[in-house]
Amino acid sequence: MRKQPRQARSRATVDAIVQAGTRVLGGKGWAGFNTNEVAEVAGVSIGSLYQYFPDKLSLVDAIRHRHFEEVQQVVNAAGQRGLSLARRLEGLVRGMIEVHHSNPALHRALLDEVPSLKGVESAHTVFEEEYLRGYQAVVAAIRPRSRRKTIEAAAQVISSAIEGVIHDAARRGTLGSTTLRRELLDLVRAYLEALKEHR
Amino acid sequence: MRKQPRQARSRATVDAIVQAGTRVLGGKGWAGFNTNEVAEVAGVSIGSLYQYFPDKLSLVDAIRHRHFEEVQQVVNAAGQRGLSLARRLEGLVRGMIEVHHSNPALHRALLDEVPSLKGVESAHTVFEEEYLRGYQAVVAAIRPRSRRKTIEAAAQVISSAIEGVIHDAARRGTLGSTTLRRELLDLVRAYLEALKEHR
Amino acid sequence: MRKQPRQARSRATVDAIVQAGTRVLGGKGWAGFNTNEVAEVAGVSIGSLYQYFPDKLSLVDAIRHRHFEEVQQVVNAAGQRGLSLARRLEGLVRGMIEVHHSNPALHRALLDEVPSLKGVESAHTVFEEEYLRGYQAVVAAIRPRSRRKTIEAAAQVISSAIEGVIHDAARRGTLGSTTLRRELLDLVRAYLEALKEHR
Amino acid sequence: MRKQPRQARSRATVDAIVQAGTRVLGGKGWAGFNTNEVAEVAGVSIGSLYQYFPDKLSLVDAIRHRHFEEVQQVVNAAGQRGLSLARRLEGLVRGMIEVHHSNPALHRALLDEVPSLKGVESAHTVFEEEYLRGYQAVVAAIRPRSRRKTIEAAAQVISSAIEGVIHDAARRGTLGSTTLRRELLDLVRAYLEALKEHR
DNA sequence: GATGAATGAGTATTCATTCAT
DNA sequence: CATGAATGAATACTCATTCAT
Repeated sequence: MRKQPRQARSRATVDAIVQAGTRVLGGKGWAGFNTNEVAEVAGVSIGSLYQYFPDKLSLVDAIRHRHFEEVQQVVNAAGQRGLSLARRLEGLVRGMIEVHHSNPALHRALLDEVPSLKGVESAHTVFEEEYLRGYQAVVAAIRPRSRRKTIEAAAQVISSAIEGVIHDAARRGTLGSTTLRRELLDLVRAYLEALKEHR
Repeated sequence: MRKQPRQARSRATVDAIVQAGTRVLGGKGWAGFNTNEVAEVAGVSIGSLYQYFPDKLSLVDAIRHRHFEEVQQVVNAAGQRGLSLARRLEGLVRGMIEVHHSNPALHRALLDEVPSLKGVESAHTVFEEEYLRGYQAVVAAIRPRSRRKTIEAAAQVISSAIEGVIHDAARRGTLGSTTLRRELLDLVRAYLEALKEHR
Repeated sequence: MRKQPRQARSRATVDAIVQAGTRVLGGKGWAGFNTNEVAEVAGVSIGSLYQYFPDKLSLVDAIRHRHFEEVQQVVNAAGQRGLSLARRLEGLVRGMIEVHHSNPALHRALLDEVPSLKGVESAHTVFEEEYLRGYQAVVAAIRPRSRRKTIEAAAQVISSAIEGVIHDAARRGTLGSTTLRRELLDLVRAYLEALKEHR
Repeated sequence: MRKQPRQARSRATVDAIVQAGTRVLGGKGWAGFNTNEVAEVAGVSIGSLYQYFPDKLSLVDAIRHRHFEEVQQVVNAAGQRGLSLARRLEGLVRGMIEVHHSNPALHRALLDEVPSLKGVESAHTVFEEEYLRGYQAVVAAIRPRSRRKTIEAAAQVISSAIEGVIHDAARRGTLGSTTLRRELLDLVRAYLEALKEHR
């Protein structure tokens, strides 16, 4: 960010911009993401947008930051001890579905379409790693005896399968269906249970 | 398409354009897809491009057509009778991985980024349905007694999970790894086997 | 100026702004001269800047005022009686070099790049005339019998030649060299001595 | 340049753009140089301008190229053997005046205002060196026994003094006056004659 | 048919200036 | 008075599309 907002007024402006940006990015994708429209949707002048974000990319970076934090919370919650394994998995699936419900295309746009900021290890990568660690915790809780390699691979597969299913459901508008949730849960559970059998 | 190419030369031109477009779309995504560059990569003048494709969208539509045909073949092959179930699943997973190997970002770009042509029932949808029918055939072969609804839901989940895993692997460059293929196979197999138990 | 600063604090503010403006104008030229940056460099809010200067032009006008006064002093000193002719010339050359040393691009920027304030007879012109009178005094001291026209023309030539040489030296970073000073002195001296021969 | 114009039509376009750019740059300086206006003055769309020049700087670079070539020809002509020394000097002064007559502010704008293209040794520097070699040839012709250092310094002084005088005259609109030409000639001649006396 | 020059609406970004706090 | 948030006209540059040759 170019400038730290000091007064309450400006914090509200920054907020409005990031929210509007989130909506536009989710709605039209990266190719249709246009700073002038974001400003308009935010009810703010284009100048104000650039007062706080030096360029387009830094704005999507802020959006990414905010979105990934939400996702992370869901994943972390599922890794927490003190819940039965079944509950953890259910929480994970339910949480991921919820996170994508309000703006389903956003996640994919952030992950796949938006070019990452100059520094390779930017927010993007940092988040992905933390994110995977969350999944690994879930797997490890269920298959505590597995080797690290196995856990990592499984976390990868589960996370990407979940995202694939949710993303696809979102595209066809069935994200809210109970069937979807149950099947997704079955998919993950079946895979994790199968894990023990041969390793 | 604006014009049907009749002579061999024209067909070659159209071919070059579609191939170049495929490369550019996979390489830079929809936001970076630009007709002038496609023409240049194809070694053809921009005028020629517009001779055969009335606009940008009709060009990506042709690209989509070609790509989805390839994918469809893989799915159909897996649905064919005469192979053991294990072989079918394996063929499906291996085939999908292969299809994405040469140009991993293309599939997602076509599916998620490119706005679909005006008519809702466009090629896009048509293909998706055929595509799902292929998956349903695979599921039905393995769980012949299941109800239609169950089969449909399972096909949906499997196809989107496979795509999610492959897409993610492509992003991190592990698409060629054997581990990935085995895990993906395990995921699908475990899910399908679990199916029988409660329905 | 919009307001006369009355209290000491205000005078300090105005001072800081003019100094910052001088630095920025010299450093980046008129095209890179930007009121927000000037305020920042001055350690003052943009609002304060506009408290004292109604617009950008009035600010550069103040800068010009200050700079030309310095230059004028050098020229006047060289016109003063009581010194040998050789000393006067030397003082003139040395003084002009010194004036440009701290901020070499400033003079040209003020003279050539900055558009002059609306009124044609603006500060700009007023200063230039006084400035030339100074040079004329120097010439007249050396060639007291020459006609007014001749003196005016000679003053013009000398002043602009000196500026040209100094400006060029500044551009190539040789403004401090003794050779430069000697050659410049030779140029002026030779020209003034040649004056007597044919008029 | 981004593209080599192949057809006659496009060569005319490029020409119109460079000419318009020259006019605008001379007329409004670098701060007022604006590609949209240049295109308009050239009677060409903004798109055409960017078809041939990848950015603003490359356009001024082309302008610089063209202008400096003209200047160089004048200087070279003055260095040519076969003319009396008096004629050479006269040709030099007259030529430089002529070159600046049509667009007096251009030279200064190119030299002082326009930031040079990325490569330090760009056209800018290359030209300046060739330019100085021309002046050195003139000095050497008149003072053939002088040492190289002396010749170089003298060339520097003369070139910058001439530019200073001409630039100043242009600013006050006296560039056409005979007096100016005579005085400028006297300045140069006096300096060069004085050279022999002490070195 | 093929070419590539030309067009201009669209988009990112800057900066002089105003005004509520 | 001082602050700095907000404004929006202006400006560099892109790219889908047309059309004369």
